[in-house]
Amino acid sequence: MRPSLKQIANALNLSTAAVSKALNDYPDISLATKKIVKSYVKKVGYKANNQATYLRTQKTMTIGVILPDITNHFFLEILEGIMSQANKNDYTVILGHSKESEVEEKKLIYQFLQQKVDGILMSLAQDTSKFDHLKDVIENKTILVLFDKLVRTINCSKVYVDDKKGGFKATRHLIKKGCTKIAHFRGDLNPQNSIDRYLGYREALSFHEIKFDPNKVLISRKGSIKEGYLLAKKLYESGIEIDGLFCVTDMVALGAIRFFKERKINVPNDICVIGFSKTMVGNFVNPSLSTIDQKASKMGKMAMKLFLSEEKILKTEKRLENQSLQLKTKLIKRESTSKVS
Amino acid sequence: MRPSLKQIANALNLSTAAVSKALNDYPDISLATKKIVKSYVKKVGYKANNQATYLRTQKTMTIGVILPDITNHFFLEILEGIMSQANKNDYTVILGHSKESEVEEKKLIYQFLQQKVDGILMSLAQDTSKFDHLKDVIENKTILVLFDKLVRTINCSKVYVDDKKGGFKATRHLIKKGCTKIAHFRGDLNPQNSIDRYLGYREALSFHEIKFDPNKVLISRKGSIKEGYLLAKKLYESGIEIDGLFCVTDMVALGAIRFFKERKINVPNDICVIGFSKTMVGNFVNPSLSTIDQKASKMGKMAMKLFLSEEKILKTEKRLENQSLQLKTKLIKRESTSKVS
DNA sequence: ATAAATTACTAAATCGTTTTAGTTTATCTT
DNA sequence: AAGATAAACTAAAACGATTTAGTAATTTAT
Repeated sequence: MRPSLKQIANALNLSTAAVSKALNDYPDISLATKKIVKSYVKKVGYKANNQATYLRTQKTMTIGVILPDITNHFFLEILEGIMSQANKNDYTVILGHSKESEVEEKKLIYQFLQQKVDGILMSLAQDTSKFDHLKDVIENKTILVLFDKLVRTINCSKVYVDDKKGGFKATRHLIKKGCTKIAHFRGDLNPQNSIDRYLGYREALSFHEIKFDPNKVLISRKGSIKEGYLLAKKLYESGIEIDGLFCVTDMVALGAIRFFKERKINVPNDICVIGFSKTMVGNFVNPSLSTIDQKASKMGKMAMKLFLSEEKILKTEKRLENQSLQLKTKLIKRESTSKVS
Repeated sequence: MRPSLKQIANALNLSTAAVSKALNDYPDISLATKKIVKSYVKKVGYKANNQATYLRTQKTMTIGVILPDITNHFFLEILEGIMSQANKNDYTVILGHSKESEVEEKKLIYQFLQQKVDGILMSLAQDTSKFDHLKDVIENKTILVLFDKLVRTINCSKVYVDDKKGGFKATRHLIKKGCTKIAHFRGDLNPQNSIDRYLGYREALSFHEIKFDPNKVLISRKGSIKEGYLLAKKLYESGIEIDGLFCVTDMVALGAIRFFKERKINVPNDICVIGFSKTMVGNFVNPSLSTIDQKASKMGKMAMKLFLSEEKILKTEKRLENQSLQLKTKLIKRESTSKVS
């Protein structure tokens, strides 16, 4: 069992106060004593008890991270980015999985607040349409950082990708490959991301003077493989002709490709397909999937950095001051759009 | 800000002791008072402060989970299994990522012990060869549950897959498909799992009276796609003829298949390939990858259940009593072995 | 009717730290 | 040499709960 402060103090014939101050480099402890305390502490492997420390300092050195989909490689890369930064700064990461459900998301937030995390870093669930739980985080003087799926109206730090530009890039890439009849499987109406990707799609069309056809735009709610398959089927059976398809996520694109394969429609020669997010799978399928890289790991890193800088301000000035950060996307060209135009 | 016990007590004209006892259903508080306290507490949304509670009870209702590879879907399914069970039982999950490194693993363990987690659920890093940090966990009276990659010699709860039987099943499947010259890309010598898969491979061979050829066995240290590719190349260039390949992981199998594709060697017609672990990617590649399902989600669930039962014993009898659990594997037949024999 | 037992509480200690407000001793002024 | 100042501590309160031991008030037993 690790010793307590009191035991250290007794062993060194000092008060607990002196030991505590020595360890925290208070100026009213002599250098000599500090040295004695620190070396002894090192020898016996003493570490302050976090829970006890919290009681006075109100700091747990813990952050909560909520991911909407733990099976999605994109979020894991973000998590990896967060965790490496967190560890570097001695923060512990508590993980929550909302499973794209607003109810779960709420539960997790209140659990985290009860755990007294110093901050919550999260991406919203597909579901989430009310934001009172987010406001509660801020009211609790807990730092909130939203990444990827977020709402603009909440007053907190945010990291996100330039989805509009990403959508633009994806669509422009298809156009450059010679596609003129380009469909778009967009996401649900709620998270801003899919709206922006859609807007990018429209902007690219109009920029290249291709007429927008609302019949070529279908909505995917879950962003799943199955939905991609079904939407492709629906589009195909409606008789609308296309030669290019931009999907709101890689998963939707994979589902669509699966359907095209079944119908012996060749990708990319008959239809070019591009996804969004650079999930791992996209690199292994046949044909490999072109996509828009969102720089997941960097996003995680940045989210943690925003937290740290907000934390610093909170400590010195006792107020929350947030910041927003937009990251650039990158086009990843692969086989699914490798048609020679 | 959430109220404290004291504030509740003042508001109700009771002592903090009475309120605390009422909430924890002590018998020496009248039913009437309990009702008053509980309904009031519900109304104002009071929740006991975890950190403060810990100080007396020594329980944080928190577990630490260490994964060796967060980008590996297999571990995430395990994590998902752990987390759903954890949430059901009001435990919070702290996540650590050892990145297959013994040094990181150690750091995380001591960080978790300092955080006073009630238990640590982990899978060992590829690297790990000394186990003093595991012993320290137990000496700290913290529950330890190992899953998947583990050491038998440590006295703690364990959940693992019957790797030997799994290796046997995989190899037998190849044999049934008509393969007679079966190679095996085995894992490193350290974690027991890869040894057992290898033993299963040998047992299947001898069971079907196929002579074992040590030249057909190559070692993969990292279990990565790249290594799979390189080992396939090495084997191919050494001129050894094979018609079946059993790989220690799906990733290694994918790498091998990539190489075979490059050389226009048809999978499964020229060579049948089977992996191990049922990673997500395996279902999307072309050809889709046959594999051995390790029931990751169940493994996670069981790990958490072992923790909970050990926790119960610890609470009542003040001692650690561990248990081991072996899960069965399942053969997943897909295209990479779909040769008609 | 009195002592014993039971009921339903409260006071205060405690967990392991941090921090405020002293306190002692030595040093510096004048 | 007396008072002021500075250095280097200590005592004790505090954080927010739980729990042990104790105490009124009421009920039961004799």
